[in-house]
Amino acid sequence: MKNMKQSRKTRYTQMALQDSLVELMKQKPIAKITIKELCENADINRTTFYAHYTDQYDLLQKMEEECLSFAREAISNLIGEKDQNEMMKLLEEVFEYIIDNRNHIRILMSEQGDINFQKQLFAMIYESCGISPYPDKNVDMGTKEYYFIYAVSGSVGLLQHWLKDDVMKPAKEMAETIYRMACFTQFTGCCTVQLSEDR
Amino acid sequence: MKNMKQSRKTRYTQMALQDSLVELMKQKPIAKITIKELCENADINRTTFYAHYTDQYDLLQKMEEECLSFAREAISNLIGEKDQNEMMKLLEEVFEYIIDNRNHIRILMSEQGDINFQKQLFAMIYESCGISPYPDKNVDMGTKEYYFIYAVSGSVGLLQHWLKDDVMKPAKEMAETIYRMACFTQFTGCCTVQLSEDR
DNA sequence: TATTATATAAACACCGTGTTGATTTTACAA
DNA sequence: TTGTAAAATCAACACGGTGTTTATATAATA
Repeated sequence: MKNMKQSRKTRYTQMALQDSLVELMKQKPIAKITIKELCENADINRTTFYAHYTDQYDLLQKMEEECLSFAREAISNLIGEKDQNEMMKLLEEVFEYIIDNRNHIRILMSEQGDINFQKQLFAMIYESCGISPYPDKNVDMGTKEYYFIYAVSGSVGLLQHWLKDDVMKPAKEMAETIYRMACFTQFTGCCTVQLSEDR
Repeated sequence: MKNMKQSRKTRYTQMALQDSLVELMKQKPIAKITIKELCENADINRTTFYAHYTDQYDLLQKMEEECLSFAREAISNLIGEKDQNEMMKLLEEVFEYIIDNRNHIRILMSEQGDINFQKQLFAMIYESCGISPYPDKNVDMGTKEYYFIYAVSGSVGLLQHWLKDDVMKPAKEMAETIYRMACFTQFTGCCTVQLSEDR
């Protein structure tokens, strides 16, 4: 309680800086944004900025972590779910969340956004998921991995495209499309890309 | 002929700066690279740099354009070719080219690289290719586009992954894998993503 | 050899950076 | 209300990269 109240000021400062960054990143690449203008835009003293972050990238990364932790949990839930219908529901919820937070996520996922975020996202997915080989002599392990990469890249690319739309297609439709494509890519690879929770 | 000889010095300068940038980008993100160190590393005067480029990003973009013009022609050839076997040969040649120039391309396509390059690459592919609908009531035009996006994103993502490998799989294998996956994605979408040359 | 294009050199004002120490504001508790 | 911590502000600072200028040196050609 004590700490809560004490950090009210702090939380405002951080929020102001975050919003300022998002706003500026709509206009120009982060590399061209100076700490000075970032602070002036947020109406926060430059010294205060340095009390919290080291530079623009540090601030951005803090924002990314919030988003990544949501993604981590979503993936974890998807892995645990074996029932098709339940899986679809989970997927739909994910896309609902994205719609609700589209302002921030749009920036993170856009071409303007930090490529590091997408890198982390991929790394997280690969880490969470294991590729379990399905016996088939025609396709070796390395190639199976390639099919998996293809599916993940395709899905994330589609997600980016979806976010660009001003009138975003409903979450349900996205969930169905992604689900169908990922399944078929598995089929194509003649292997089962199993989401295993035991590693 | 006259201009050729005159530009020998110039060409050396530009090459030195390009190589210097590639070398530095292996070590750190481009945003952290200063013009000063870039020039010192290349042993080129800073004033000379400004005679050719405005900043690091400008230099990088010039490099990207070379690569993009190759990609543009490759896509154009692929579109013109209807025979499956000939198409495979063309694809193989593309991957051979990438192997030969892997030092530069690796940087451009990597997470360290400029996200703008990948953006241009996607834009170029989308521009070159048209999505011709195949009559099917279940899938509307918007969704078909989504399948196409998925295929392109997947292919490019796979390309990136392939480049990361120290021991890159042979060009032929990559050509086959990509070709098969793209075909199946078309099938999945219940539509023909036709590479049409008439637009 | 004279001419032209290009690269170098030194010097410059300018601006953002990151840090310091002193001061003010804010939230809360006695 | 008042005292006390924590946090934000302010002014000032040295530092270093930026982009431009002017003069000079080097290289390629005719």
